[in-house]
Amino acid sequence: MPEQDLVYLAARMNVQSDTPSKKEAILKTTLDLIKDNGFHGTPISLIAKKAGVAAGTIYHYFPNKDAIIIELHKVIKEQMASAMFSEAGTKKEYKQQFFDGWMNLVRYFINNPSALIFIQQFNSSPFVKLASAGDTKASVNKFYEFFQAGMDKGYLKQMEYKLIAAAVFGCITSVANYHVGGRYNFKNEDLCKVANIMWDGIKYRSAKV
Amino acid sequence: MPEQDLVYLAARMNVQSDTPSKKEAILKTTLDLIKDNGFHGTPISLIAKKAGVAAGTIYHYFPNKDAIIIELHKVIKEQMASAMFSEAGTKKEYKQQFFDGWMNLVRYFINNPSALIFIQQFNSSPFVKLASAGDTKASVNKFYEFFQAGMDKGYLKQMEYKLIAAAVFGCITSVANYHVGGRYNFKNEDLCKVANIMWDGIKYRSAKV
Amino acid sequence: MPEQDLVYLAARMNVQSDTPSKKEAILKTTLDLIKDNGFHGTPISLIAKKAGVAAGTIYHYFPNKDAIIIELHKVIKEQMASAMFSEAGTKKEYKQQFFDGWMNLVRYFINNPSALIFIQQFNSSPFVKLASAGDTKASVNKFYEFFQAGMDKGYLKQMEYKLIAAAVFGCITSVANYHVGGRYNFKNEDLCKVANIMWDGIKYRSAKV
Amino acid sequence: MPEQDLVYLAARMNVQSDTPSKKEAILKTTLDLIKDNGFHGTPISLIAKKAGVAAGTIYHYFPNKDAIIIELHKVIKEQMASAMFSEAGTKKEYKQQFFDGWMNLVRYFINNPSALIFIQQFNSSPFVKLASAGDTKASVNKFYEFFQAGMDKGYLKQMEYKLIAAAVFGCITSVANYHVGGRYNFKNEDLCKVANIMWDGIKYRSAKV
DNA sequence: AATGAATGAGCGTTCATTCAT
DNA sequence: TATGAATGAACGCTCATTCAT
Repeated sequence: MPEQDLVYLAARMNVQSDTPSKKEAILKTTLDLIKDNGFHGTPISLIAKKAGVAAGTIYHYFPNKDAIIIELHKVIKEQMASAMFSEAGTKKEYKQQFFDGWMNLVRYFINNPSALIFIQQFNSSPFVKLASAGDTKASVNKFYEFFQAGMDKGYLKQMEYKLIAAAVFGCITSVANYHVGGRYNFKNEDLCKVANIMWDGIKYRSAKV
Repeated sequence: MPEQDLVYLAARMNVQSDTPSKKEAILKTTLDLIKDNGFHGTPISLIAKKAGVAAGTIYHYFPNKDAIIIELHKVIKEQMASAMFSEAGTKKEYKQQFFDGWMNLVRYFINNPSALIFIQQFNSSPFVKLASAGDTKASVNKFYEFFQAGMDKGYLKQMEYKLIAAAVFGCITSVANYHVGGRYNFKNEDLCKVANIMWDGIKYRSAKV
Repeated sequence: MPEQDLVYLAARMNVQSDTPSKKEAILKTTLDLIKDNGFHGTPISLIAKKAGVAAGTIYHYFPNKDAIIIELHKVIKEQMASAMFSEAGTKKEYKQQFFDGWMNLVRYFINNPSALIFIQQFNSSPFVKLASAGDTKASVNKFYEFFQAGMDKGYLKQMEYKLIAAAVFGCITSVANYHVGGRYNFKNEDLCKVANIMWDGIKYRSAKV
Repeated sequence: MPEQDLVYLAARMNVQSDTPSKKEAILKTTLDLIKDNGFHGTPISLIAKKAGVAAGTIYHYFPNKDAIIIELHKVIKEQMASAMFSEAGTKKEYKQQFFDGWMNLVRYFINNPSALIFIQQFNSSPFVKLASAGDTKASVNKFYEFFQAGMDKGYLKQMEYKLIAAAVFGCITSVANYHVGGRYNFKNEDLCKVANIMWDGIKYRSAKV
């Protein structure tokens, strides 16, 4: 079910209509094109053509090309948080929460390769500076809070939570990237193994739990 | 000594002269500019100006702009391998080799932020397709061989070596990126902690070694 | 009372309503915007926004953008004639009529800088060709008749009346422009001095009245 | 001999070559096109075509379109000063200097209608603000000095010299404009008559010389 | 080998105008 | 009447690449 989440989410952005709005079409098209061609290989004229709108129309919904990127970033970040913590409400063991979150996020990336590639391009482009200051603190915090809570409750090794976050997040995207890029076709149990690696690495005492 | 390695390596590429050749100047300049402006924010004219050559001259050394990127990628990949396994000749314990390699690579990235940013941009750009086929098998293999050997000798958990490679490499770049991007200023002991996480995660039995 | 005249005149264009009609609002807004931004710095979308109407509405009142310009030109030309000869009915000496007309027109421009700037832009733009043929003969004639009458009655030097008209009109706009453009802040007596220059220049015999 | 002066002047800008340089061709072409189409009716693409260069080439000589306008303005201002005071070195009576300067400038405009139209468009466009601060003080001063000197020596009526300057300059351009615009075909003696008007207007005592 | 003027396709963006509502 | 979303031609400008010198 590739890219399902994105379509679903996008559809919810416009409550009144069943047909996807122009704005959604533009966002979705841009994301797809970026996957294949990169930011700069994706001219407005191409977005317009593939989205079935006139080039000028894009400028009714976005002040400029960068704004499309920024908005895409925001949407995807929210989807990532949404995917990771989808069952967070249920009272599960911490370890289970970690495994579920891990697998959810990897699966999100594998099902939405455009999102993975976008996020990685974004994070290694001059855009990061524009966006990091801004809008997605909420979703980022959720991520950090989870690890902080794990340390506070004694499940995880004590350390700066950013260290764990960097390690875990880098690991997830890297694995997903191997898969998406076709370098290796990870099966579900493979993904579990990597989750195990990370859990064994970060849990409080190597011998227990 | 930031960016030292690159200069050094570059210098060795041209055996005959003590002064850096034009080709080296072009490569070095391009790398620096990409750090600040990204691939597409780095026009040939700017490279020419900063490198002190005419735009046309660049086309004596490279058939087109993409070729500069491809070559830079090759050079940096070699440097990374070189950095990781610099003391590999000495007979050390496997665990020590892992820690040394880990720290060496992180330090390489922290000392050569341009290289880190370049590699990440490269890996999330349409260029990957052009390059992965080609030239860097040797250095990549070294990386893989190390993990395969670890599994064969019983130091590491048994699994597809690409899984470990993806996890470890993704983790390293992510941590280095946090540091380089200024999101967190990791001290040496912080980096050790992350190495520990990974080692605890991948070693054969959590309780031993 | 800057720009008062225009509002007043505009209001009279629509006899039925006390509130300014949409057409008037469009004309007035366009004139104001042109003062600050020039013809081509004044897009229809901006006129619409500032005039409080939809862009499409403008096309109910004018066939295209040029037509707004043409109509503005006509309105302002009429205002200029109106301003110059406002007290013409009273029987005054010819010299006094000249001075009054002169001062009236300069004051009109100083009180309606938008009109001055518009007229000058118009006269030095490709629009002149479109307009001169057309609609404003009446007001132009009044201007010419005044000078012709002055020559016929022996008050002015004999010459092609267009020469005098060009000289006097060019002089007035130039002086008003210095003032409006902020290059010099002319007092009332200054303006009188320039009127005197022109009168001394054009009167029949230098020694007499 | 239309536009002769401009060609001549332009040729002198590039001392080494007999053939007009690209830069000169761009300037000259732009001036011609502006006469017929106005600033905004003169796209870069048209300038390029008529000047026989590629559009991109224009950007080797000027940073942007505005810069062409600014430079044209500077060149024309210098030509105007040059035209007016061409025989200023010879010791002539003040009145004669005035007449000569007057006639020279009118003739310059009549022979270079593009320059006249350009100057008028420029002076009634948002460009004025950019340029008035800047570069042409020298030529402007010459103009003012001449009138100031006339007052100091008792040849002219005492008043703020800007008043006289505004009156005289406005008069000249207006007259030339009538001629160039085809509204009236002034003969040489006509132009003399207007010069006489201005002289009679500004000279110290109406009865004397 | 080295230059840098010249090219022109292609970019992001604007805006006068249309038309379904 | 009035709207404003939609259009798409046209704009100013960039930049990888070429080539005469």
